[in-house]
Amino acid sequence: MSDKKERILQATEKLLAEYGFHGLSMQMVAKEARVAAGTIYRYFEDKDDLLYQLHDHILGYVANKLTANVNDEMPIEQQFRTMWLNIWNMAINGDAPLINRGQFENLPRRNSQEQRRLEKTMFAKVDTMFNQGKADGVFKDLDNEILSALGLEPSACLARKHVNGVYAVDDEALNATIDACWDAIIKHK
Amino acid sequence: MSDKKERILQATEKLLAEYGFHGLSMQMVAKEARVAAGTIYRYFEDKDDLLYQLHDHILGYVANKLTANVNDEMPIEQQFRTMWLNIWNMAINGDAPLINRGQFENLPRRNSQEQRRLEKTMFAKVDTMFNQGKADGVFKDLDNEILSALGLEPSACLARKHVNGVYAVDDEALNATIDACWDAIIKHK
Amino acid sequence: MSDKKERILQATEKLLAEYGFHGLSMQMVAKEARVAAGTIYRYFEDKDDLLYQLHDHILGYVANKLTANVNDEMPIEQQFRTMWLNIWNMAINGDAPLINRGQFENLPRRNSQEQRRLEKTMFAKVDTMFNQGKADGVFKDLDNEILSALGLEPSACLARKHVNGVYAVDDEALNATIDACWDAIIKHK
Amino acid sequence: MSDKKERILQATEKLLAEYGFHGLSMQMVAKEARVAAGTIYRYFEDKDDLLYQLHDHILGYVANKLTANVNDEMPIEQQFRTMWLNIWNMAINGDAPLINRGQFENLPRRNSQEQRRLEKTMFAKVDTMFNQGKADGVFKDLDNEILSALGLEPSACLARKHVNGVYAVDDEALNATIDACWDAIIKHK
DNA sequence: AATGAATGAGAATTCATTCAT
DNA sequence: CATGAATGAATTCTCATTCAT
Repeated sequence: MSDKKERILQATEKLLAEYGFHGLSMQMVAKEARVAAGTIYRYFEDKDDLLYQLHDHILGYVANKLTANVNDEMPIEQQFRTMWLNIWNMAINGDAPLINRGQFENLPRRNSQEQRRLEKTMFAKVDTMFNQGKADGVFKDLDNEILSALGLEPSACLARKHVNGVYAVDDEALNATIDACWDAIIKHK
Repeated sequence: MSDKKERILQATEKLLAEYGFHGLSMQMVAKEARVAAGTIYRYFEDKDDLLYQLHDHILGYVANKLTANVNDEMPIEQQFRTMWLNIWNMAINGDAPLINRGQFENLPRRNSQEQRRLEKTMFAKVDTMFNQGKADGVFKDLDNEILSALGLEPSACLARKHVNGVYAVDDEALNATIDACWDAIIKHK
Repeated sequence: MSDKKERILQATEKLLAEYGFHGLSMQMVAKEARVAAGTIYRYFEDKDDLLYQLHDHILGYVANKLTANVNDEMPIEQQFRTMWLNIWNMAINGDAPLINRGQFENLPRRNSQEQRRLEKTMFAKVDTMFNQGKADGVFKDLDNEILSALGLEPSACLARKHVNGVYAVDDEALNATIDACWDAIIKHK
Repeated sequence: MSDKKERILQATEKLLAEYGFHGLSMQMVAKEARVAAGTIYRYFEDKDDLLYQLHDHILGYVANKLTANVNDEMPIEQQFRTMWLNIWNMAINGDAPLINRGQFENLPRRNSQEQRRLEKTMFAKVDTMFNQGKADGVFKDLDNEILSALGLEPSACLARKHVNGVYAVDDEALNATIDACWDAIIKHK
């Protein structure tokens, strides 16, 4: 991807995370990316297109990070814990600053093929894991959307609170929390 | 509260839910609330103040709804299920449309006393429930913030998916999901 | 019509006549009309609408001037000469500066009812005159559009040259020219 | 003239005729002429210069067409009718599309020598014809500018209406119109 | 000579806020 | 108190022009 296009996307993400939508002007993006205002329009139709493409860009990044170091040879629980921590670490490190802020969901979306493809990619391994867990009789017989809300969502939610300074989580609590998420999705006789 | 002020707040909430921040102009709020543009400024300092006050207004509403039909005489599990369903129903009914959209968290906040007070009120009964559950040895020994992320957050998360049409939840699955949340927060010997 | 709207239309006409389309910015119109830029948009949808409305406005003015002091009781030749001179004087006096410049025809048009109505009004008396002249056996048996091109168009054409300083016409030549236009449209045995 | 320069001029004329001044950007000219944007600036100072040169270019073309098949050996009336039809045909055929649209007169002009020379050339034969007609006692004793407005202008005016679809002229009417123009400029006993 | 990416000044338009009525 | 016309700064986007390759 062109150096300038990449810089523009990164500048946009940074400004959005820092100032929110209200504070996002094309002039500021241009300044932050060290390009002229008009240059943005060589790479993006208009402001909406910039935000659409940013959405896809972040989604791709997250899809990649989420399933890092996960493969379906690993025991299910290890797969689960790895993903849980991948989400946590991504949020804590500020890798994808928009995710923390809950502003990512508010990016305007289009139903582009690219996005569909990325979303499929993103959840492929997650789906595989949940399906495998259910086949093994370890997980509750619930749809993957629900298992995801029970098991992984709290990671993002808690990381958000942690990063925002609302509430600090220490390592011991973190492990206990992962265990609790595991409790939520597994069958208890 | 003055009739006009109330109308302005409701108009703002409706427009925000429908069109998002991008489409919220003071002129539109005035029109929707059937007042003159200048009138808004008799009740609100400026646009930011309107959004701050809307935040507090919604928070108060939600705090109220969340703990409806809950009292600490009830068995813990019943308290928990009631709150869980209060959240779910509020979201499903579109009572507080901003909550569904995840736009509530993006309202600008100030650290007003009013807000702190409301937040305390909001979580007082929730805190009481969690504390009681821990004292009884039923709940895991985790901070209330974590218990909340494990037990109640999935309700809001799932309701969001449901309302957005991403994923439909039937009654049976709903009950199983509440059970799973309960599994997340209770001790398993 | 609102004082401000009238001022905006006049400012637009003046600037167009003076600087052409190239030099017509909304800021300049606002300045010339002594209103704020935003005020223009209370009276006109956008720039195109301003030009559309200007077209109608001028057309109404011209329709009125063209047939001033003409009624169908007058001898045909007097009606014709009056109209011819109405065109000439309007152009010479700079009453409708856009007409001189040939820029009027280049105003963007819409097919509004108002415009159709005005155009009908404009040519009603002209049509009546030509029809009467043909009925009397004085005029050639040609369509009114052609009679207009032969008899009245040269007035506008010459006035344009006169005003632009390309060529000066004195009173004697003027009368001879009207006679020549008359020659163009009447039958010669 | 360089192939590229010619292509640029033609592209400009086409785009002007099709979209008007509003839609004429250097990028579009470049694209239409199949050259790079920067290349235009090797042949033309700037956008104004491009339009100046286009004016001269068209004027030269028109000057040439106007007096095609005309020489001062021919009878006056035949010279006149030939020129009249040259104008008519040029307009009808869309040879010089800007002329029809009345946009030609709105091209920015400079008082260049080249232009003066071309205008002289253009009217040399016309002047000769009018002078000869007056010397023969056939034409009215009016300045050539006036004779031109009376005799030739209606050709352009009518062709414009014809091309714009406002009014259709058939062959019979066309001949009658030329006769009427002749009536306008000749002496009647 | 030719290219076309990059520039940045300038244009149209919006909208929070004010203030005379 | 309430109004809503008016304001003008700020925003998005365009496009003539330049210049490194």
